[in-house]
Amino acid sequence: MGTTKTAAFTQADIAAAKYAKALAHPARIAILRILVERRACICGDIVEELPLSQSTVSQHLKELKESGLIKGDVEGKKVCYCIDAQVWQQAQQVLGGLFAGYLPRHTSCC
Amino acid sequence: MGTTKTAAFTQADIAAAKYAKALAHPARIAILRILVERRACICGDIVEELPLSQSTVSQHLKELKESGLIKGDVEGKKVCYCIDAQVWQQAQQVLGGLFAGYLPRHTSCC
DNA sequence: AATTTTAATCGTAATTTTGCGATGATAACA
DNA sequence: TGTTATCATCGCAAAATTACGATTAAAATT
Repeated sequence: MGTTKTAAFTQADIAAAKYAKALAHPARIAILRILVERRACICGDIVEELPLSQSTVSQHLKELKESGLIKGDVEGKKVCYCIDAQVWQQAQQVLGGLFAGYLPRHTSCC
Repeated sequence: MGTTKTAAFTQADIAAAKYAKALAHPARIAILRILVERRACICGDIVEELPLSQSTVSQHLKELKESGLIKGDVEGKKVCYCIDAQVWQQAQQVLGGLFAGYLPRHTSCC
């Protein structure tokens, strides 16, 4: 059906999946790396660094904005994007917590 | 076009996106949580815990297996799934590294 | 040997994602 | 005011994702 049965899962799982989905494309990872490194960045500069058209980059930025991970600030003609520290930390905890939950041992079934 | 321009990005970004994509659905998060908690689990038990059909769960398991995060061990009639410790740690580092790269400060553009 | 159990795969349908060019909207500039 | 620059949105096409029932394959049971 293509419709994800989101409602049937826990809030924690839905949140984790939401953040993971925002990261689930190399272009969006690349954008986030730029913002992490530069602290903030004009939209146009991001477009120049990526091998994608302006409209496609704009779409990826929109998805990242909708996940909450980044914010966009209109500065006259340009738009400055940056990481939302609060949401970033939240995503880090949600996903980090999942990974941290697994403690490797020598006894394993497979 | 629907085709992701994967080839145009760095290996690190592709790897990060690949692991994130594996986590990008509540059902797969739920499966991983079960495996983290139980250390290993029979396929049938996972199907029972999720609000999805057997074939759908099987598909999610396949995706997780293709990402490398889990392994499946055939045990007679049943199949035992568990986390692949090596790949798990790799994903933890790749995604954790991205998050750790951002150090929040008071000076922010937006 | 026939049946049952377990899980993968196939076929199908609806939806979402990815990507781009074209078009719009808004602000800055001449 | 007309033009240019910057970025979002629209419309479209191709492909991928999500979901399920039905079928298949293989092992275990009877």
